[in-house]
Amino acid sequence: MANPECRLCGLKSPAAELLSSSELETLELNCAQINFKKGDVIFREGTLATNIAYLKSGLVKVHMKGPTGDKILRLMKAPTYLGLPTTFGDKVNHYSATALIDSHICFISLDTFRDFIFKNGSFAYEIILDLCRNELTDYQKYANMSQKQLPGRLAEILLCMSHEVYKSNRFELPLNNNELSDFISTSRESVSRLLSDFAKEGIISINKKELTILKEDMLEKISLKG
DNA sequence: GCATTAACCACAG
DNA sequence: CTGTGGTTAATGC
Repeated sequence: MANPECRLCGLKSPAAELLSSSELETLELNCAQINFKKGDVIFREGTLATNIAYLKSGLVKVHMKGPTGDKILRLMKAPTYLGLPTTFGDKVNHYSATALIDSHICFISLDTFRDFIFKNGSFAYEIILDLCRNELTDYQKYANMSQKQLPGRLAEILLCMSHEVYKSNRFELPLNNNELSDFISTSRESVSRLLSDFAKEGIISINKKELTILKEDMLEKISLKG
């Protein structure tokens, strides 16, 4: 929408920080910033992967269809690239990205992005670094999630949101019960019961969507023991 | 057997 | 969309 000013952008990715000023001019000519509202789909599984999506501000869920329902793979908080693997790895998106809050996305032409990788080694290295770190944390998460029981899984993502996303013990839950269940592979009923159990035990408190972690040590314990 | 865990269904607010 | 109760199946003492 708006004409992006990549050169002046204060929210450049670590990789984009390493672009020369002429490369930034090229970027500016080949990208567009689009603003998404809560709930808007940024790109959809099964559709053509046409552009690189850079999440400049906001929060996004990355999710894909499973045999029985939707599965949330991870949350992505700004600033970060969204879906590099699905954009480079295939012509068709293997998963979807949906805004959880109002978000600003810069879509970058695939050719331009590819050109930067070919010609600017530092840029390419930053991208690889990002991909590698993501793979490490994802593998860690899969190992944890597949072996913990329900309370452990819920405790883990609550702690994750608190530590990694909001950096606070009190935050607005970005997901409803159904989405939480998509995230930790359970039913919405179990999420509902478990949250009220946690609240009953004084581990958390919930006001509408605002969640406060009261006993972080307890939550850690539950998360660890699974 | 008996307890625990968690899914599925139905229904209410 | 959320919370709850009943039921059922699987798993583990």
